[in-house]
Amino acid sequence: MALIARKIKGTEDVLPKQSYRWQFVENIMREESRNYGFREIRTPVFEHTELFARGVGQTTDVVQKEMYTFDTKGGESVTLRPEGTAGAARAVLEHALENEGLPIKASYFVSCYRYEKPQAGRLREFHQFGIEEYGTQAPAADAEIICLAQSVLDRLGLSQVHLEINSIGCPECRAKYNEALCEYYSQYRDRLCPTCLTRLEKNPLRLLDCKSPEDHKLAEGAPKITDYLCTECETHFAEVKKYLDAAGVEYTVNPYIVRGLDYYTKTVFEFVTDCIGAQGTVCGGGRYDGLIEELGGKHMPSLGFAMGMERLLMVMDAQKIEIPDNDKTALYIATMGDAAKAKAFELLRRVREFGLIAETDVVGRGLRAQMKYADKIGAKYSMVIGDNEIEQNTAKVKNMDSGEQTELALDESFAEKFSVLELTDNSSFEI
RNA sequence: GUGGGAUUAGCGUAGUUGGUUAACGCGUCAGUUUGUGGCACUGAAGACCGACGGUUCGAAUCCGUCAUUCCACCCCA
Repeated sequence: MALIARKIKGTEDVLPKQSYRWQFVENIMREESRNYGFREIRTPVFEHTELFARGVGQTTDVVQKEMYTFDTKGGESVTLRPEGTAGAARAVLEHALENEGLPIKASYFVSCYRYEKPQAGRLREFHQFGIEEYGTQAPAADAEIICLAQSVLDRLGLSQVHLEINSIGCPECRAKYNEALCEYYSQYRDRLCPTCLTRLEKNPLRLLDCKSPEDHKLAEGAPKITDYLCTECETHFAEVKKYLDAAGVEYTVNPYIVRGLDYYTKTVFEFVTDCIGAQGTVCGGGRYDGLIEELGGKHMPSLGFAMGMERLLMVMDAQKIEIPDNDKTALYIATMGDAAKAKAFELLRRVREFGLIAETDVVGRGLRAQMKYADKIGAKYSMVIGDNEIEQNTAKVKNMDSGEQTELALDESFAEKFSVLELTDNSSFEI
């Protein structure tokens, strides 16, 4: 295939036949976040490189090796967003949204870019739905966003997705914990796998979720973060769990969850499934109390989560969850002759004013071929108009499932009468 | 970035000791005597066999490199 007819590695097209699936999921997210009082924020796809370096963290893989960074003609370094949180935080700061009252509750849909090796559930361009809540340190906020995530997943009809939560503490308790962890693992230095040896130096927390069986055993005996939390972090975590219990949200505490972005503090959580392969985290989030300060603002404890659109769609696919396709044509008008075609245009406009999908031939096919087409696109009704119909000013509307025909006058009342017919037939199906 | 599998028309496949015009199903388009779809029938379009190089008289079939994709690691949504 010629280069220009090939998409870039790690990108996906959403074709017209598939887009209703995305819209279904997006609509649920929009509705549900609205119900929780969140409003949408839209930020640019690219930002100053420095924003991500500071916000996401210099030491993270995302910043060190996965960003799409380039210089503009003006000589400044910009980066395609690798995630949605930093940009939203920047906008909140820049527009001083705290003056509108706290907390600030925002939701977003973004495309993100990471230069990684693609595999199932991991693309170079991917899409996220996310929630951010700024200016609250109360555990109720943690519980609120987790509940929201759960509500969205429930409404999508997903099963076998479970919530795991943990607290990684504030910078103070985490420092103490890191020390304890290093001490513990140093005894077993000779038994660790090579990658874990480097983790011991660079990011001890990551030692905990190593998949090699040997190291996994070691992790079981390792000190747990939950034993090192300071009083404040501990009570915070307890309160979060209390609210989740009250809301009936099920979870397991997993002391081994660690998130790879530097900005996280205290509560972290993931919704995980094993039905789409290795990339099973469908939603991830937590608190980032230090982020706004890191970006030059004042102390503003905040939190949020992001869901991976592609992964969610994969789960729905794997679980064979039916997504209603509401984009089926209600009325297809087949025409014979110029006068009929003109009449069709007149009628179609009116029918569409009733919010119904209505089409006619725009290819120039014969009658039989027009009918075949109407059948192929799954039109609910068809109607043929030619000279006879125009002369008598009536035509037969045909139900494509039953073959039943109903005569309707082709005057001003047509659209309304058709919409009533369509409506009553549809509701009788549901009974 | 590391390791392993795959790659034949839009989709799913056949082609397995290298040998004339690469086959089939679905789909697409057009017809089946001219005013009606789903079935059936007829016909057509559509593939330089992922790309490039090599071995050979001759390669979709053998070898190499690259690309894409999938799986795992890594990382994360």
